Amino acid sequence: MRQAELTDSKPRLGRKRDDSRDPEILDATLDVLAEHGYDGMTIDMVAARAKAGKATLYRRWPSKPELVLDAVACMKATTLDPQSLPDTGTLRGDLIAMIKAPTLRDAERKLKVMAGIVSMIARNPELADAARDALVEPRAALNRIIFQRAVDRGEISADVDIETLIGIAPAIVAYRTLLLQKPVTREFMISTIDTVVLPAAGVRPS
Amino acid sequence: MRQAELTDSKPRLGRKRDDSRDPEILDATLDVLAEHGYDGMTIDMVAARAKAGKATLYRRWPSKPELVLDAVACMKATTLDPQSLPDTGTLRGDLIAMIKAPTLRDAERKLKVMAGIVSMIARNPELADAARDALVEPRAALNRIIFQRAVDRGEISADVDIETLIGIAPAIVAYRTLLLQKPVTREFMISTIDTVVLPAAGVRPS
DNA sequence: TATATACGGAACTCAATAGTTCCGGATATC
DNA sequence: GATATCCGGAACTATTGAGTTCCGTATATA
Repeated sequence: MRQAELTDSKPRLGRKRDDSRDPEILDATLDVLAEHGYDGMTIDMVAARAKAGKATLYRRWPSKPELVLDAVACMKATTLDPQSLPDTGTLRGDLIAMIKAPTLRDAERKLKVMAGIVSMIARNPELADAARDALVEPRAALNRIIFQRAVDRGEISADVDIETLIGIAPAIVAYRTLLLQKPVTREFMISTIDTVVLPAAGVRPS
Repeated sequence: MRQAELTDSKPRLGRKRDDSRDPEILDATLDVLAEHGYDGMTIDMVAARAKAGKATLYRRWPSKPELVLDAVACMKATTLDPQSLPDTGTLRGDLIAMIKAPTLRDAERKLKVMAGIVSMIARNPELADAARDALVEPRAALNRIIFQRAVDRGEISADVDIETLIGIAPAIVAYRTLLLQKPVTREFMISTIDTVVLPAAGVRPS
């Protein structure tokens, strides 16, 4: 991804590259990407927002597509640990505990980035993979744990297809945000969990 | 939308505009849009595919955004009549009867067009409205009828939120196609209906 | 201190494309 | 038949933006 130093081992001459600028530039890239989309984003915008020179960007990434690819891939790191997962003892409790204000904001930004690159995804397999790994999979992994716990404690049947279940809420949220352009509130999420996710999981409404 | 004749009433001089080219050009626009996305689409591509001159396009639409807007809006007309809706007597039967090969192909093209314009949707309210009216609403209208019938015949409770139900399948299909890049087969649709939509509607698995 | 590279910033090159204009030919009104 | 507008097609203009180069300055090695 990143432009490699020509020879990694040799102690090169001259001023060293300031690696702390990397995340700042990538973050600026995501901001511009979310606001303007892939084609609306220009390298000058990114440089300006990161208060960096264009030359600095091109010293680190060889092209716009690779910069974007790296920026998207690096969102993967921003994901919450499975450590911090709630464990309330019920599936509904766990699902609702996952709806936090910062989570919603984080998801909103990710969806805006997603919106900015969907049209490229169909034509750029590398970007498609990066987007899946950074935006879809981390959330799926958390949901997988929560549903598996529910199966283990016998709350839901072992026959249900967990892979189907973990995709329901993300699909509904993405559809609502990207296509319907409606806000995703905490109330909407709870309603979705109660009227769609839990019925699909075979949980009786209490 | 369309470039209006300067004065509609006066019988203008000269050769008349061949209105039969309009739908051909709009269809070419949708093809290119589906294949390359909004920014990847060039007017030359559209003209070439429609076997028309660029001047012909600009005589009819003032700009690229307006051409795209019109092309998207005109997909609305391609929708099936509510007349041709199946009426099998059960909700599950109706839902499954709606899955036809031509329907799936039609939906696939619409989703590719959607993918091509999502990034614009967030920044162009007119386009957002056109996309909703042409791509989301027609399908929602058909589903609304089917679910309302199920309520009327007492198959599902009158308490369920029909607006939520009609959005489930479209959301899952869009998510799978646009973000996961996985194919939507007839089997997948049936599975989705049985494991997500019908449970959310409160229909007991038979 | 000399050399090499990084930095932010500005100036530059070059390719692509939206939009315009003109062509030769077809088709309409007067 | 004269005039006006259409057609497809090609040539043209103007702008935008990716990528490069150079500047003066800062910071590293030798």
